[in-house]
Amino acid sequence: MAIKTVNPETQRIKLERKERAILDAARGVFVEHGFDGARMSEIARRASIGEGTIYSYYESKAELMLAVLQQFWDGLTLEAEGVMASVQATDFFGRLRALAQYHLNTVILNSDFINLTFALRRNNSEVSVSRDHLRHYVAVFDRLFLRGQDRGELRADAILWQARDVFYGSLEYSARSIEMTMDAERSAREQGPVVEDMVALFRSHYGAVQGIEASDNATVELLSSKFDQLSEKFDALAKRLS
Amino acid sequence: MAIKTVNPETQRIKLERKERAILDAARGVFVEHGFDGARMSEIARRASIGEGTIYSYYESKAELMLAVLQQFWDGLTLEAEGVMASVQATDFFGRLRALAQYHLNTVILNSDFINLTFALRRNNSEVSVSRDHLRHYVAVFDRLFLRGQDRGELRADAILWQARDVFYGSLEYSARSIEMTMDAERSAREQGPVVEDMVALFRSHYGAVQGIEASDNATVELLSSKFDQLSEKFDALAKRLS
DNA sequence: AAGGCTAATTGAATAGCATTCGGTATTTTC
DNA sequence: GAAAATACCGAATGCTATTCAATTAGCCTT
Repeated sequence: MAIKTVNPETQRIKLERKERAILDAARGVFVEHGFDGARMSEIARRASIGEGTIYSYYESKAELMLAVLQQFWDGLTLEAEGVMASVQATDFFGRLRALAQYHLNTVILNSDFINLTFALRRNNSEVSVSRDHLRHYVAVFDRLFLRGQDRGELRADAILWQARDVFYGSLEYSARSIEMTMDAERSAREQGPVVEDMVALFRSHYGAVQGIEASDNATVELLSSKFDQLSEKFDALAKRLS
Repeated sequence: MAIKTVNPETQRIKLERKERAILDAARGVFVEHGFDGARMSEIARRASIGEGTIYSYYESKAELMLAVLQQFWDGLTLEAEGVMASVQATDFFGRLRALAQYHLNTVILNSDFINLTFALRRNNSEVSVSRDHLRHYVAVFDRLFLRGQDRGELRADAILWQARDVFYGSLEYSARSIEMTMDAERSAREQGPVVEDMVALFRSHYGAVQGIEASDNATVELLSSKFDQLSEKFDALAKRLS
């Protein structure tokens, strides 16, 4: 009969709603003003909450930032997985192109967050985006790469983590170059070449060698020795004829 | 006769010495505690100077940091140029290896400064390491690359800035991976493979195509079979003659 | 070499901000 | 329905970069 049991869900839901409100407010303020420029008071105001209350949800400004960043990276991971799930191409290089396109564009659009992710790592060595979040994100590439190797599209002796560093490192640096030297409009145009170069790079450096490599030195030497044999026979015959 | 002209050099030199003292103190404190962790008071103390005095040399903490960073990058540029001047190899890939080795090692050893360089860019958009300083540093690569193209070691249609992004981007990202996952000792060992992979990458993707690729499998096999046919005819002839 | 002018130096005072904390309101429990 | 527990508040705290009024040192003129 105790229907009056005050639903404990209610409270939990309310707390979760409030936590989300804080996170949303924080994201906005951090994006607008950067980490140092962000005022806890403004975050509190936007979340319609007292300043002190934030601290019962998050230990410190840095940890709040961390939560925002982790949410951000989780979102990216989901999106990247979505891209991989919906891309038409079935071959490695086609899929790589899609991933590169997505990543480059994302990095350019969210450079603030990307920078902050690695900027945080410095002071508060205690507080930094957990490796797992980043690992989880780059795992999208890892799966693609391993599948490429299984299908024989990539060299079997290519080292996954080196390729990964090349992929993400180059794209991130390109993003910095692009946004440093160009306006938004031109930047969109310049993304194409960068992506294509990356695909071509993987094709030529990590791609499984096509027939060509079979014709390596060994083959040529084989031919050469046949030449020599033939030549000897010829000499022998010539001598006999004379 | 006015020998008593008190040398005006004296004063200027004294000021410069003091400026250097501040810069040195600041570098030390920033390295030890990071930007936010650094106390202006400690910098002043280490430079044997009043707190207020710093501000007649540098507008703000951020600008002081900036000066430290610029000094740092200028040093790197000089060192990189030194490496290029003293390396034995004359071919592009040998010299690239030397540069990659130097850069990777440097980035790992000075990750604090590298991070801070790009971290500063965020808040104080007013205060960031001038593009010219970075440009000046990467120009070492640019010169090497252009020379490689002139000498015909690199594809003529390779795009300089894309190659540059790949080079510095990959190495920087690798450095992060290495120092994130490994202790100092193992990290030193892991640098070799990364450098070699980078050189190999440039060879296969940006390197000028060698003659070999003309001889694909089909051609070689065709030649080979013709040889065998000829050889059989020869044997037949020889048998008939005997 | 004395005095005056300018520039450099100082550290106590200011102001801005993250974080804390004592008290109040709200929810849960019995 | 009241006691206990939990969440909330915002004024007070503490820590810093930065400013500024006062002081000192350097330099020039006479």
